[in-house]
Amino acid sequence: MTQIGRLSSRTWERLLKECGVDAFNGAQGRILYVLWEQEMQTITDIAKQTSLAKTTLTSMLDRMEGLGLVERVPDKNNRRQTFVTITDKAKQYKEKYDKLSDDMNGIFYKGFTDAEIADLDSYLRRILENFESEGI
Amino acid sequence: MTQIGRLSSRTWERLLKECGVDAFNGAQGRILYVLWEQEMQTITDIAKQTSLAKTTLTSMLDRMEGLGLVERVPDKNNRRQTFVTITDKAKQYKEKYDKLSDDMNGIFYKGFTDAEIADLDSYLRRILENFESEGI
DNA sequence: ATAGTATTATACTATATAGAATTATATATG
DNA sequence: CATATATAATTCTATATAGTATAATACTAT
Repeated sequence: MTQIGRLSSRTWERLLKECGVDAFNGAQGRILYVLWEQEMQTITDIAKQTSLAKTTLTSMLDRMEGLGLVERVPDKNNRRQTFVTITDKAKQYKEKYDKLSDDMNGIFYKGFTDAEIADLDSYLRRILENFESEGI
Repeated sequence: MTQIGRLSSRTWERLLKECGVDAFNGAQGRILYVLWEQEMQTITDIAKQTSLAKTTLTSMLDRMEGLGLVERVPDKNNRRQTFVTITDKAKQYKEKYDKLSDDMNGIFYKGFTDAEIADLDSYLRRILENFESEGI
C-alpha cells in the first residue's frame, strides 16, 4: 500500500502539471478536496479528514494562503480556533480537478468491475476504522 | 488509500520507537526489508522494489550508510552501477522487525479473515500492475 | 475566583520525497 | 573508430510531513 501511495502521488502530481494546473500541487489538491465538500472548516476538522497532522497543516495552509487558495478566518466565539475557507480562485478549479481525479481512477482501477471497486473500497474503510478504534 | 498510508506510516514510526528500535526509522526500515530478502542489490533494483525514486534513495542510503546499516560496493564489471549491501548490524534487527511488522498487521487487519486479507492483497497487486503497465 | 487540565494552533527542527540538471560509463550505429 | 544514445547514480533545490516544545485560550472542579 505504501508503494501504491507513492506511485499514485507521483502520477497525480504529473497529471496536474500536464494538464496545466499550476495553481496548486497534489498535496494541496487533497486539502482543497475536503474544502470543496465543506467550505468552512477548522484546522482540526481538515486534519481529521485528510489524516494529516495539524503541524503539517499549519505550513501547508501557510503556503496555500500565500497562493491565494485559502483564507484563515478567526472564530469569534472561540478564539482558540481558526476557520479555513477556500477562495473563489480555488473554487474555479473544481471541475478540472474532478476530471483529473477521474483520469487517475481510470489508471488505478483499470480492469476492475464496479463491484470490485466497491469491494476494495469497503476493505479500505474497514482499515481506516481499525486505525480509528486504536485512537490513531 | 493516501489516508491509510499516512496513518500506518505514523503508527509504524511509533511502534519502532516504543519498542526501542532507534537504529533506524520507518522509511529506512522499508529499505532494509528488501535488503533482508536479497543482500546485494543495485540502487535501481531497490528503487523498483520500494517504488522510491532513485534520487530519494541517494540521500536515504547516504544517511543509512552513516548509521552503519548499509554499505555501497562498487560493481567492478560495470562502473556505472553500485551495489548496496546490509551490514551485520542491520541483520541483527530482522527478528525484531518481523515481530513489529506482525503487530502492525494486527492493527491493520483487525477483524479480517485470512480469505479477506488474500482478497485485498490481490486487489492491491492488480493496482500495482496497472501502474506498471502504464510505465509508472 | 482560581488552579489545573484540555484544546487549538503555531514555531522550530529534522527527515523524506522527488524533479531537473549533471556526470560518468556503457552500448549501439554509421 | 567516432559519435550518438542509453543507463546509473548523484547534486541541487523545493516541498511535504510530522514530532517536540510552546503559547494562547477555554473548560472544570473545588
